[in-house]
Amino acid sequence: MTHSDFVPKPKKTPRQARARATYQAILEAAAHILEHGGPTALTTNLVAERAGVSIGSLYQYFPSKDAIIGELIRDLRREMRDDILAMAQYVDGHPLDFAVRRMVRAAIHHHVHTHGRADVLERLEAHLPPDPDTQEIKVEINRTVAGLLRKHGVEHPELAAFDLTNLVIGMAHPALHSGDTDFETLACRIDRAALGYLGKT
Amino acid sequence: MTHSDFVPKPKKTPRQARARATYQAILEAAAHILEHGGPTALTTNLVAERAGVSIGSLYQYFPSKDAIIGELIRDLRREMRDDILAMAQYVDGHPLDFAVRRMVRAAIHHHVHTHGRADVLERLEAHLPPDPDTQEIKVEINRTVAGLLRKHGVEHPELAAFDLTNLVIGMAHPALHSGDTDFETLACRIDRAALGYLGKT
DNA sequence: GTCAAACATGAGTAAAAACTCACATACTGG
DNA sequence: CCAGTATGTGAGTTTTTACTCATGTTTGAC
Repeated sequence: MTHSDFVPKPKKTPRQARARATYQAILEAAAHILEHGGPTALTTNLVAERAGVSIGSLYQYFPSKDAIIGELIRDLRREMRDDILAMAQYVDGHPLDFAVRRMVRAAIHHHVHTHGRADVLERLEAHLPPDPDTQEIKVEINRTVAGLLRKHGVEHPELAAFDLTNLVIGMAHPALHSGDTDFETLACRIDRAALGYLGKT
Repeated sequence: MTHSDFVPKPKKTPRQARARATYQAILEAAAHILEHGGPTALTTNLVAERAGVSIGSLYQYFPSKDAIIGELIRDLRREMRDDILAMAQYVDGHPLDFAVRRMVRAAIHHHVHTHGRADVLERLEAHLPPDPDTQEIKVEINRTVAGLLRKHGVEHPELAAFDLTNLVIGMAHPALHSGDTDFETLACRIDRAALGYLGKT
């Protein structure tokens, strides 16, 4: 706790196949613990145990606990960015309302697919020093959505992309967390809000 | 570790004026630390120090750290409920779009007023065992909003109240957190989404 | 004034968890 | 096969922090 919280937390990279397996096992164990036990259950000793590696190995690749969390967040964001980029290409050329509906469903699917890992990680991210990589990915996502909106003549596309992203996440997360499993009905409700925001009844 | 985790965490009540001051000082110190240093900075020793009381006094009124957090959450929710109830009475008789606009502005005002204390506490609440009192307050809030919506012929008023609450919070929190200070413009953006959700262009 | 109950104190305890390090084992190029 | 490097180990150290308790002080009823 002396200094050097300049960047969130980078790491040391594995070179051999065995090491990559160790590295991956640690990340998977951490994700599993986060999903099931929550953030307080995430201790380095537990992660190492569940990953089937020694605590020493863990610290060979991750200089701190936060480094593990940081990497999980980066992974998640990358996944999200790829999904959104793919969907944006897919809906290219279609009308705006179709595009919005597709994007809403993609967001819901993404959340379901990650089992609410997104939820916990986003919460943790807020209490961590900002990470340039993650920030960059967020900007990419915003650029993609904004570009899509601009093509349809939406005003202030960056702001709209920001708002819409929060709108979708803000509505989807609590609903899914509260046990809602009727994804299509939920999607339709979010559609109405999103299209209303865009002035496209 | 012998404390009862039956209920989240109740407490022991002060009787004399001096004790009430101590009690309040502890809560205020905790809120201040949460706002500025985040959840990891919230340690019982620090809270006691900042409150100007001994650590022993702290544990006289709060059997655990979570008890302090729990009380802060209850306070916040009560405040929120009172604001919403008052606003619901105020907009009674007015058209739906007027009511929605008023409620949106009240929510933004509430968030600004609490300096984002709401943000942090809501995150912490998710990692805490559910508290009956807090739950009851949430139900009251939902009932109030749902009642308002029902008067205007909105279908599935409870669900709509749930969705709208999340929509407003989901859009307002990130925007305010990102430094947005143009409250009226933000409110208008949220209005569009909320009214779109309700089908009231 | 007196006395019991309420209130306050803070050094000290114990447990949990992050992180280190000296040494062992596995791989890889030559 | 061999040297050198990458990787793996886990008992042990250190730090942090929630929480206790023996003791002292204030308050209020009578």
